[in-house]
Amino acid sequence: MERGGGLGGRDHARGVSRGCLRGRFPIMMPRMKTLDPMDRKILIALQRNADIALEDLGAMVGLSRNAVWRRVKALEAAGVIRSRVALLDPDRLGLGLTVFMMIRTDRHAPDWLARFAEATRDMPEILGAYRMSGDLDYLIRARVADVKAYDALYQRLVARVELADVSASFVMEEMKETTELPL
Amino acid sequence: MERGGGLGGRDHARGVSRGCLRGRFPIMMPRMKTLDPMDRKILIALQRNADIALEDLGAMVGLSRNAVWRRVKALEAAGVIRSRVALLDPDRLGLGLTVFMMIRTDRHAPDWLARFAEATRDMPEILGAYRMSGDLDYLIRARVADVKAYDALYQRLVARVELADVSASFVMEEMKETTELPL
DNA sequence: TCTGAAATACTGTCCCA
DNA sequence: TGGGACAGTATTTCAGA
Repeated sequence: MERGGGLGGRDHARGVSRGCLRGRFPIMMPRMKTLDPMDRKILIALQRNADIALEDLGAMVGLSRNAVWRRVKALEAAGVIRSRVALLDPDRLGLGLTVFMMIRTDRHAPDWLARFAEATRDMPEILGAYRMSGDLDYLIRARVADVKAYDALYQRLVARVELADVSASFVMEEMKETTELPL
Repeated sequence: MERGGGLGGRDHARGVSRGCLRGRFPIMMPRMKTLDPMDRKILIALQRNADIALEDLGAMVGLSRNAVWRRVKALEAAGVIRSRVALLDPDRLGLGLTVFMMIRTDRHAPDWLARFAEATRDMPEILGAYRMSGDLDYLIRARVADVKAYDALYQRLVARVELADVSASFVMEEMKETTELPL
């Protein structure tokens, strides 16, 4: 009689009561039908504001609260909806400076790359780290308080992994910054 | 010019207006006391997972459900918590390619900049647009399906605003990508 | 299969000590 | 601040197209 009730934690065993297990798919990944227009609308709404009530979301896309709920759960299970997070205001938290670090290197040994990847993962100021095509090898996107804080970040990074050519570009004006994917 | 940022939270605006959510003027709403360790813990938890129940969040930071609720509301009112959103998986949505566009220009007239800003805001593939310091003038971060889709994006952009020198760098490997600010 | 409506359990919100 | 009462919401169950 216990009720789980956790969000996103428990999966509801399906098909056990009926006894008809198709067993076609590995349990891991519930198949995702191609996104129909309804799913698209739901995703568009949720990636703009995940606080919305199912009732309102349903009204928005023209579905009952219940149908929407089932679709959302399916999208979560399929991994399309990865998480729900709170977006904070960097300026109000004293993180007024966005900096991009353009990195060129001749070190291409797997060991070097592993250390670099680990270092960027460990440093919370680094929001994004990318291996690039073209003449630029790596690009880092970071948030810090000011130029001084950037220098500290830079020092910590080069202390962990050898970087030959690093050039920093500071963001003067953030004209756009969103997590909303084009759907 | 009084746009009280913040997230609505309670009232669900009927017509979803496409307004700009970003007022970065120091219009402090209810005065925010300096973040005490409790607030920090709450923010850290919420920017990692906003799905958590107040009960559990309280247990996590060592406060009652109620006290946590009050703090969260205060942080929202102060604009520290800007919104809650769903994070989607780009790959599962057919957006497998991240591209950075490095832009240099000699056009520095306010009119040009206004058109550029408007164009980037209108194009949903563009996730970030930044005016930079240094020899690089502007940087754009975008998500598209593939190189062909990038070219379409590029064509649409240059059709709207004159761009002399644009060089694209494609992301081969996304080593890190997070919305969690360092707290 | 899919849907919507009602019933239930839980969680956010408010009031009071 | 914490405890409890209330209201609103998510989740389950059930019946129907």
